[in-house]
Amino acid sequence: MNGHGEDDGAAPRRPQQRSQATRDRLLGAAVEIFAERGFEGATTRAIARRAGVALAALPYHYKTKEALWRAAADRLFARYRERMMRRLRELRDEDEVTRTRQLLREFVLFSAENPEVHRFILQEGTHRSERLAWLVETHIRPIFRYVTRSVERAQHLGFGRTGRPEHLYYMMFGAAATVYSLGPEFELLTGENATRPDLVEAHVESVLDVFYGSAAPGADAQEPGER
Amino acid sequence: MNGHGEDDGAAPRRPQQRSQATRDRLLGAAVEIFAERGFEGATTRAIARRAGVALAALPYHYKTKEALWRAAADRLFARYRERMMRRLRELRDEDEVTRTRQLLREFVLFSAENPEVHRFILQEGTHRSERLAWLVETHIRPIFRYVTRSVERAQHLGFGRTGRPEHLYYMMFGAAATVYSLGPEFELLTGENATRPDLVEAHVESVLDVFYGSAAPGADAQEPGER
DNA sequence: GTCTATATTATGATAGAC
DNA sequence: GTCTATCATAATATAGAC
Repeated sequence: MNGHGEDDGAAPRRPQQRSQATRDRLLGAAVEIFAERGFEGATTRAIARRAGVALAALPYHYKTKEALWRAAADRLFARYRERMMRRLRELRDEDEVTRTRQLLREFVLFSAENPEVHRFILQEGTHRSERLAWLVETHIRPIFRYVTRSVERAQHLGFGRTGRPEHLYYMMFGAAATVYSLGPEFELLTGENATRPDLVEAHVESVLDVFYGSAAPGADAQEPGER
Repeated sequence: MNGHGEDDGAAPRRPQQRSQATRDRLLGAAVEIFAERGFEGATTRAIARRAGVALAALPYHYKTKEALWRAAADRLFARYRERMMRRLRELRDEDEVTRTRQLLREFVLFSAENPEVHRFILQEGTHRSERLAWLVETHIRPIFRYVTRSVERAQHLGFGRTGRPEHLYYMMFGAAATVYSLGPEFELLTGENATRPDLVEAHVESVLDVFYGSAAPGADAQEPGER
């Protein structure tokens, strides 16, 4: 992994590997706690505690709280890109309607499995800050551009709802992800976990119905609830 | 206002009135800052500063930070209830379809004018806490119950999209409010203020189109984007 | 009722032993 | 690299003058 090609079977791990493991645990804890509490609400103590490492490990590996926050953002959005790019490659031979529907489906599944992404954005997007500007230019704008262009193509080709692409972007993200961002609230309200597989599947269907009509692509079925 | 019936024209304000004004300013500042930063991220100093009062005025009027948070929640949801109840009374003679559409429209307008409500919910709903439990039982559940029943009626009457009512609840809130919760992000992405009147009107139309079809009730127009 | 001053605890970051 | 101990600052809350 580090280019030395050495075997590390039962031998004690070398320092670099211990270090990497600690960094990973810190980053995982940081992602969760920044997403739940926001930058100011998150404390370095809480992050170190959830990671199971000493407080001093944090400034050693990431220098400052802000550097850790950026590393957490990078990890979250890398996960998002990787997932959506992979699905896009799988769909390269499908027609535009199928591809668009399946990408929205994948986004719902991803949001159910990774509620931290939407939470992380919600924490920073509510007020102006240097951090928000960095987040928008570094990670959000490429997604925004891709999605709004995809919406424009869908409208041009005659499927998808009417409206400004930038509004449909926020509507799709909000409709797809809010139930998972607010998972604890959903559980208090309904007694169910929103990520239960059959509920996720039902949510996917509902989101697809709302934004593209429930009919499978190519099948000219009536939309059941429409008059 | 306090039952004494005294005139307070040009005379210096009596203590109760000064007190009330200070409480109001504190509460207004608390609503904004709790919504932006969450409970832990908000500091009593920031609230006192934005309200323009001394730090000590806060524990004097609200005893603890938590008491102030609850008072802020009460004010926010009272504003919501008042607005929606008023609209509901205005719509009492309309048919169910019109009433449902107009209520969703009113909710979008309210969310544009009061982004703090959705932000406040988003801050607490991402992790379990005593505060979340209180918020759900005190303020959110009545709204959830009303909206999900309204969705069920709409489905029964044959308008509105398919899907579980609890999912459609989150989809409607997310689709209607996220663009305003993330107003600062929207502005960085588009250069426009999401609350500009013509943009709000466009968003209303788009939300109505997505959840109920864009046709006005009674007019059997085609949905433009559907095949 | 509102202020300044302050007690007490919690936070981000550092020092130095191992 | 990781830990315990600690510093300097900022937090919530209180005391007491006016």
